[in-house]
Amino acid sequence: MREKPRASELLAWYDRHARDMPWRVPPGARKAGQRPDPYAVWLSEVMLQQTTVAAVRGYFHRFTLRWPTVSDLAAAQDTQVMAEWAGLGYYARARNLMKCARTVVAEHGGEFPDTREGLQALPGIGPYTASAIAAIAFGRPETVVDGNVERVMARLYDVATPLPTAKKELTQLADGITPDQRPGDYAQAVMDLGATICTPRNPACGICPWRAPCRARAAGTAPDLPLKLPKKPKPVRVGYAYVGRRADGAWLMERRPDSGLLGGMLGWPGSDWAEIPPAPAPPLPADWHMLTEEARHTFTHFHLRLKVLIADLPVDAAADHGHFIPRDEFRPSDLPTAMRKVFDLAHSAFTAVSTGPAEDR
DNA sequence: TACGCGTGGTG
DNA sequence: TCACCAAGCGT
Repeated sequence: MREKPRASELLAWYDRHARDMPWRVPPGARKAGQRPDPYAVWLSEVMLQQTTVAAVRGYFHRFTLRWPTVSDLAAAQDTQVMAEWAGLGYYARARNLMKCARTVVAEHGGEFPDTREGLQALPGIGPYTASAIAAIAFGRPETVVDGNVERVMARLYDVATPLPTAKKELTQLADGITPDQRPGDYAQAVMDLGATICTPRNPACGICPWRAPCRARAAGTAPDLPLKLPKKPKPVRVGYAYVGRRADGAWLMERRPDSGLLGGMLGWPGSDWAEIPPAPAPPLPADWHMLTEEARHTFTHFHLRLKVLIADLPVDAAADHGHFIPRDEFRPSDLPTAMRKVFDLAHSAFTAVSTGPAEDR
């Protein structure tokens, strides 16, 4: 083992192994003076919060194609943005995305602030994202601390304190390595190291550019770090979802309240979701038919089992809650995944009926 | 400080 | 099948 890890060692590795991403300026082009579009950096960083690169790529492509600038996004309709975000999860990010875009346009002339402090004052931009944008888009020497950095630092310095207690200590350790030169490339280099070499499981210590100064590698503790406090078990909640299809093909749906779980997203009418089975809650009287199979979905803090009921509704059906989405405006991809699973089951059941034996039609 | 907040990949 | 995990933020 050798003394202290140096940023230069990681930057040299990044020059050879940087991953190619649509929101990135590669290290060669960055040295030639090219800077990434702050809008693209912001959008990608928000999408990447607690989300994998693989999941983000397609969404980033569609968003930038549809809304090429922050002004375009600020002018978009809420429902369009929520529909485009559907499936990516953590929907408060999409609501804050619109708030942030509109603030940048209304209060900053359509240009993102170029300091960490200015950025962190915007909706949906916390300590990590503010530092990341400041470093990557504006070349500020800010220390970026995300899950990758925490893991890499915990291993480099063999920190046995469990997260989240260790966060402050790991931040200080990271701050001691952050360079004044190429802070943006350095931030992305640590992410790439954490994603490809210093991975949560089975780290590839043998080919790590920081293998020499890594204390956990010397101690043999790298695969076990960072330690984390045990998590609470997830309870099972149950509920009812009602998929009503009108004779003209329109679907009865609800826009969920703007805050809370799946806030602002489309959903099927139904009961509460609770550990003690709630009462059925049909949105209108009809010949509801319960499917044999339940829709199962796991959220951050509970497992959900939804009993799905379907019904054919007359063209003049009227519901107290919700509204009908015309057949040609309904896209399953606009729904959050839990609701799309419900639709998939219902759609199969509707299809099975309509293609069944002739005497059933 | 602790919790609420999604989803898809992985071993 | 299932727990764990991924570029956190807001309250």
